[in-house]
Amino acid sequence: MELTHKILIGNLREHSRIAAEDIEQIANLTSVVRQFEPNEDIIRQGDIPKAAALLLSGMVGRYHLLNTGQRQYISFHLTGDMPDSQGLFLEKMDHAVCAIGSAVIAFIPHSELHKSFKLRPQLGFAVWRETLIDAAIFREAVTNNSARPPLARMAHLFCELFYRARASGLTRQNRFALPVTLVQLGEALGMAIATVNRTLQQIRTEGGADFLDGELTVKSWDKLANTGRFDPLYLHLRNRSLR
Amino acid sequence: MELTHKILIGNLREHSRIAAEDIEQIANLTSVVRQFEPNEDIIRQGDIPKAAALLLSGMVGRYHLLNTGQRQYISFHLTGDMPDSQGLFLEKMDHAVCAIGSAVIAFIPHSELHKSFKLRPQLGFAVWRETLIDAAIFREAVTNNSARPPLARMAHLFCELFYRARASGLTRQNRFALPVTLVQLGEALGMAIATVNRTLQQIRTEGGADFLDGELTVKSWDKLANTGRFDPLYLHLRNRSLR
DNA sequence: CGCCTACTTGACTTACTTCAAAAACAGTGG
DNA sequence: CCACTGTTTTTGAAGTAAGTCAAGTAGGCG
Repeated sequence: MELTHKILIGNLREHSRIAAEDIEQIANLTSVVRQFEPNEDIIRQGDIPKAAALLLSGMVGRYHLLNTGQRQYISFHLTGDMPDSQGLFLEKMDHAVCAIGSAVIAFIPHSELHKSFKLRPQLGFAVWRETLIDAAIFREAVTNNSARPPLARMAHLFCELFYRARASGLTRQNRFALPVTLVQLGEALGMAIATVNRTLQQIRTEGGADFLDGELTVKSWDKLANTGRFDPLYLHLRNRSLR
Repeated sequence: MELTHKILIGNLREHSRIAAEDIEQIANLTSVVRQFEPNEDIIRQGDIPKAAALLLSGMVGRYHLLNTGQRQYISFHLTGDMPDSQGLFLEKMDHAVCAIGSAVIAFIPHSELHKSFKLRPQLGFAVWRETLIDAAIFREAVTNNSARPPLARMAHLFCELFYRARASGLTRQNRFALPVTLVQLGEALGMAIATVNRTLQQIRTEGGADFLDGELTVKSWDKLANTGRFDPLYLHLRNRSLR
């Protein structure tokens, strides 16, 4: 089985039951793989994509570009995610997707996916479910950036990313690759870079985590989850425990 | 044709082509209608809904309840919207939905919808598309609440609501019903009530809109759209012009 | 009339932004 | 191997926008 298929199946299985027939259907999908450099755009605002991106490795971010020039990151995505799945049913991109660190992407033609969804509705439902979880993550981001003070806000983002990374088997011990810059962290959390830095130090000394050299190390999950007032319900994972 | 069916079809048609067979399928759906009082919860965080809500009239809001007790509104919904469509494929509600002003809701059993989607994949795709537009609205809310200063932030929300209301034929001239309180506005935009009030006055004097007695009047669309730096791309409406 | 909720206003405080500059680090080429 | 450039991170100081607090007004309803 090809890597693309394996990763897609693995990702769908985190939230859905996938039947043998669905797997067969997935195995028929073709894809084109391409590598992207850090900071390189994968899709831009206004584009009309004809293929869906599946992240095979690395990390990507979705962002809005404001007419003031400032950038707002909406979400970050890890191996297995389909960061532009909305393109399946919405013509024009209302946001952009770029590589954070270097990323490998498989592009699967929309036409093939549409056909598969018609043949195997359950497969469509599984992908639909993924897009709904994306939406849940956006909602949480609204709340996080609007209602939580800097320390809790940053801790919450770290919790989410660690949790998702762990669910996808991307953590080694209590750490995982998080190749974002402080500027990007600020653009995601809606805070100035100076605040990002100081908050990071606070998390280091009292928040239970350490962000260093593009790696996040969770020194105390309980402390971090508590600081970020993190409740993973919104991630809708089958296995919700973490320790 | 029943009101429920008519409203559902009308709403789906804003973004999708609906075939005669799809309409037949919709006409088979049963529903239970119920009225909700202002501020009454329709679904709560943690609930496991078995039917999807379709808003027949009035306005509802989705919100998160934080363990600090504070409330964060994520989005507002108008006639025709399905504010908990995520429940179709995600078991447990990660947020709540409540009536803003009084609202009439039709509940359509998930089982019937699932069956319809299997029989008519295109119908499923149309509803899927709606959930993707919801997601786009959430993304915009992230950006709005994180990256825009109070005046632009509030103007942007007003633009969005007016635009959506107009697309659904809910505006009379340049005004429409917006039965939110200042507190709720603050809980949506992530600002303190005092700021909400002062910003509201600023919008009145220089922003091109007037919010009074549960009604929003757009005195100058150009001014308002400019103040909110509003670009309706993310609403993915067929007809994008407004004047 | 009195109660409750929603809105308004003013004064004070502070947490965060902005600005500025330095230190650390990575990559490049001599 | 070491200067040179550019980027990222760090730190400090100053300014301010928005939050908090508190009190008062207005409107709706029993």
